Amino acid sequence: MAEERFDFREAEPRWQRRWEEADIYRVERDPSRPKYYALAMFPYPSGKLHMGHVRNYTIVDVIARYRRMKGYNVLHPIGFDSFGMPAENAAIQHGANPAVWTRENIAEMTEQLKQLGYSYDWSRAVYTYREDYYKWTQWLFLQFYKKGLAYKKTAPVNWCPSCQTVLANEQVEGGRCWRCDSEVTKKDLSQWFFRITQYADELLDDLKLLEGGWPDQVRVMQDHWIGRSEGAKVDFTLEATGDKIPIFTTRPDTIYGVTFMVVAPEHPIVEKICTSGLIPEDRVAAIRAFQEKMKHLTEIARTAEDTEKEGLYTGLDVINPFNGDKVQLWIANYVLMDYGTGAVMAVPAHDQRDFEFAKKYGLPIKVVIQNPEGTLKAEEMTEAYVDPGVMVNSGPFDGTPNLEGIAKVAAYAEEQGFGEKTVTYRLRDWLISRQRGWGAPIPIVYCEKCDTVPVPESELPVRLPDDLDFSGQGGSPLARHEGFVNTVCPQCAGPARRETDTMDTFVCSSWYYLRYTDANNAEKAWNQEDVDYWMPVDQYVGGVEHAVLHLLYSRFFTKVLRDMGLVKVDEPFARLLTQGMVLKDGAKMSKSKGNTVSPEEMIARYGADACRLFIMFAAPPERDLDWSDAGIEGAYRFVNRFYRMVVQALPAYRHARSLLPVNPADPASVAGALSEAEIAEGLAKAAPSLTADDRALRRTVHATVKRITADLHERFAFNTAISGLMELTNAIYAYRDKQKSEDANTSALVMAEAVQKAVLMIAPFCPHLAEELWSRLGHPRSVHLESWPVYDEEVARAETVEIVVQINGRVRDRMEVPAGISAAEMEAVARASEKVQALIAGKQVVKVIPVPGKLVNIVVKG
RNA sequence: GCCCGAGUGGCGGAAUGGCAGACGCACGGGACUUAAAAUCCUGGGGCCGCCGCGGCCGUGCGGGUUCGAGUCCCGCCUCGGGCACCA
Repeated sequence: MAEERFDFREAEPRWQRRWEEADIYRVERDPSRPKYYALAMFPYPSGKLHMGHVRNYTIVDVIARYRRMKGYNVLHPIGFDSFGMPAENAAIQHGANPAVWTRENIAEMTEQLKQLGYSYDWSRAVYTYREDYYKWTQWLFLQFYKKGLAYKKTAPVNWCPSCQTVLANEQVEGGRCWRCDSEVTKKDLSQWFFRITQYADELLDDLKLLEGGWPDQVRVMQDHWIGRSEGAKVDFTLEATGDKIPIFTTRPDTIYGVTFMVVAPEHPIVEKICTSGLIPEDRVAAIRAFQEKMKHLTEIARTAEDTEKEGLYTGLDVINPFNGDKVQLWIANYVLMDYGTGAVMAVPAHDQRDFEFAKKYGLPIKVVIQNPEGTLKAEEMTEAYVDPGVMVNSGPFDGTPNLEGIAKVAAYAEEQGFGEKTVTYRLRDWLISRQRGWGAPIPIVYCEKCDTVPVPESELPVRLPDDLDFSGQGGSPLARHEGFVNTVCPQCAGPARRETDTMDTFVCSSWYYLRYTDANNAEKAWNQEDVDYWMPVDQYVGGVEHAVLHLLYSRFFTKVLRDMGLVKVDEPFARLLTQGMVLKDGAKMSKSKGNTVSPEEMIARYGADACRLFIMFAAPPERDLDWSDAGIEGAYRFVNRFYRMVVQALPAYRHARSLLPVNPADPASVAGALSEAEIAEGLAKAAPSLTADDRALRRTVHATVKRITADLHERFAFNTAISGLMELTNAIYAYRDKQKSEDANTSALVMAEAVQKAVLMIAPFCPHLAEELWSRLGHPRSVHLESWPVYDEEVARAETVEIVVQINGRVRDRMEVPAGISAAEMEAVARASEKVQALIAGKQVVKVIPVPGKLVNIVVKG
């Protein structure tokens, strides 16, 4: 037969062109219709698409196409996160111009995205490296600055020696750079920060709003990252000078057990002690040496679990305000300056770290929480006692259960004026400065007279020069560009210098989903009606690697912008799906392992539809997917099997058409196609003459519509939706093989209904195939503008069902019964079974459990 | 160490507490063909037996709840992920 296969090489590009010419995926705000915002995390244009991209974008495309057919006004945009290191590295290594490099990669990836048949509204594409985008990134920075949410401070910050730039805490993973895996060190620098900690509580509390919509895993990771910790701040006093040294503790109930105090080597009190003259020179020298050593250690070396605790006595003592105890003040590697107050009260009896430290340096141990057995003795302890108990050796608190003591001790400190209840967070302010040239310049000018001056909004954008020197030598390329650096002060018109750092690219990606709602606005970042109509994103899909990076930053941005009145939502992404990785042979694809699968090759060999189908079928979306060459072969075969099924049904379809009156008002009807309504009507009239086979196929068709609709609507069970389509296809083939010519009329109608609904349902997965077949059926309009098929509950219901008869939970017989049968009837039928009677003969029936439509379980004894 | 998630045929995977293994891949058999490919049909968890019938075992391991457990509960094992001196 001439039409054995779907000629994807010819058909896919043809339909892509037609869709583009007809602009069928363009959307506009339309308050009269329900909206649906489907979004994939936009790609970094690193060169070509990989299978992870294909999976990500296919998931979102299927969702978008399904919702569109369901009548939603669907926003499904795409763009490129196109500032960042890889472009700059290409410039450094190959002398490429990062703008040109980026543009070329974008062109290539755009081409590939189009080949895959995604239903993007390309008119809304955003490119973060373009002036018309980063102008608004800078504008947002200025809004943050005005509100005091962007500020500059000198602090010890994370430095990646390989990337030659600083990093935010979120971008350091286990002491290593998230991008290049180099060990990160600390450096004292003056840098710009976003005050994300001001939103710590709300970012934490609002995770509750995302329950059910976001994976637990991601919410838990953000919860831990924010790391809210309730406790007390207590002022200890440096005996020699009277200086207050505040400590933070979550265990105020153990405060009578303090036997020494430890501060971070960088703690300011250490500097004060060293220059006070209160301690001998040789001790000062030792402290200095210790500080130096700590400073040059990487985060990993200093904080790794197996790193031994190390410390040094300062030579001075502090006073515990609760009992006036005088204890030694130490510095140690295990106390971190950037958590709490950088100072810790050490209670070795009840804190494992303090315990180890005390043992190593021979410091005293004092039990203040007694275990329920009352057997705890300091000299016999081999580890800290951290379980609940009763407070002892604790002055007025003796006898108090320690869990109650926590609040009581804190309250007492507050009364006495040497402490208070407080909360600390693990979350740090977001360091956004980058010493890199391929990013959005921070719109700030430094004037000798006026100090730090924001660039006026009317002067935005602060343009990135196109002649930067990307030799990789001597710091930021912007700092070396005299023409960029030297400027005039916007306030006094005197000579001034520009800020030469650019913004973290995560700033660019923290608001792109807002820009999509009004992507071409030259006057504003976005128009209010548009953002209010489209936001929030109804379904966001991307990799879990952004659990506390992009996703936390974007939540923060949304809250800040809401407080500024620029958006109305509290959360940007109502639902989040974190898709699994695409593996090959059980391992992550990588060039070095040589196990990569190129989407290009796969599309060339099997077509976009087969690729899309396989990747959606092979595993549930949140699970890792092992790429299988045999698997895509199977998907390819199914595409052709489906194609043949419909093509071979065309004569039946035309016959069905000829049986029904043409509706002159409907161009599709005139053109030879049948509308869903026409088929339904025709079948309603033909109902009395339907054979059992006809009814059985109709039942399968309608049950499949029901099932696939459920799979796609909320569950995102794409793999089972596709298996439903396969089963339907198998059923249609089986039906066709059984047909005899005498029932041609009704059978043609049944067939027409079956294939038409099947084509509609495969449309989200295989848009080209569906479009080709839809037009072959005679429909003049795109299948992607059609409505999702409906099902008739009555038709979908089975006439008879097979039930199982169990005896003591074991299947003993099966029988065919009418579908609507009652529990009592089922029980009677089951008891009547010969097999059952034989098996229960002479035994006592204890209980019978009938489950309507499913089974009957007969419990017998003896 | 702590916190998540996952363990089901040869493989990917399916199963609101109710027939375990849907669907697909790979494999076997058949049809078509001079032949092959493609296609269509068909078989199949394991073990046992009086194999066109029937029995037993079976969802990582051990217990429990239930008429009934892949699914719920308790305790383990293995793998994957996250956090990790956070006071």
